[in-house]
Amino acid sequence: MPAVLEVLAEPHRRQILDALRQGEQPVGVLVDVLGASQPAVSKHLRVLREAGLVDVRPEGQRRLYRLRPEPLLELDAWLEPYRQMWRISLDKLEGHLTPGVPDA
Amino acid sequence: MPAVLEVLAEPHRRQILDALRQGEQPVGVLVDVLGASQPAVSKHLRVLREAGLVDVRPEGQRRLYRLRPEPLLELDAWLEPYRQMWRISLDKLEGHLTPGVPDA
DNA sequence: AGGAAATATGCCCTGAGCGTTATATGTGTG
DNA sequence: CACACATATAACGCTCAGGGCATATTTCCT
Repeated sequence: MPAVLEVLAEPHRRQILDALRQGEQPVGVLVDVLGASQPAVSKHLRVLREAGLVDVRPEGQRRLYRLRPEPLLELDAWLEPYRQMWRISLDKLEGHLTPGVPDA
Repeated sequence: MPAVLEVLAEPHRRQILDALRQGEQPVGVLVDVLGASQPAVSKHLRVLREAGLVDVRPEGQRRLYRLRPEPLLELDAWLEPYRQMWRISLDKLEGHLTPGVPDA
């Protein structure tokens, strides 16, 4: 389900998201930040956009990219069952003080 | 930094983690669950293990794999700055409706 | 209109990841 | 000890993602 994970697997793309936390950025700035070629960055932005992780807005001859929350919220949701597990595990540890509870 | 994301990009690996939420499982069971070949599963388990996402314990001729929380906690931590962003955004939205009410 | 700046796209090439088959390793059982 | 079961590893092939270069496209400026 989370195609987000496949998109986030790429370090450069994470760098882009990271940079966009500062707010909207034109492609040029991202190129500088990443130290990658402009076409490379544009391609990553395409992927990010198609995954819904970023949004574009034309401003003159530049295109301003900004973050979009939804996919990351989805990822957050994907993590939830695991969080519950750890929580239970931690509870068990604390419960160690109270005896007589073997684990399954 | 989160090599976790690269590991989680693989659907089969996510399936494995998913299956391990039920508790320790031997390789054979995972093979059945995934419907993949045994060597394929073993290789994925290797990757998961080297990423610290699972742990092994020999039990007779089987090897029982179980989840390990740390890498997912790391991922959770990676999400944190983004969560803050959305929280701020949401606060702004709410602030429009009911002004002057900060939440705990 | 012509030219420069900003960005996107197409094409090719390389490398890495995943799968499959065959085989090695290890571990119980008779 | 010989053999079956469970898992790991090796070797190979294939596909695809990511990078580079050249080029198309849009927009701004004069």
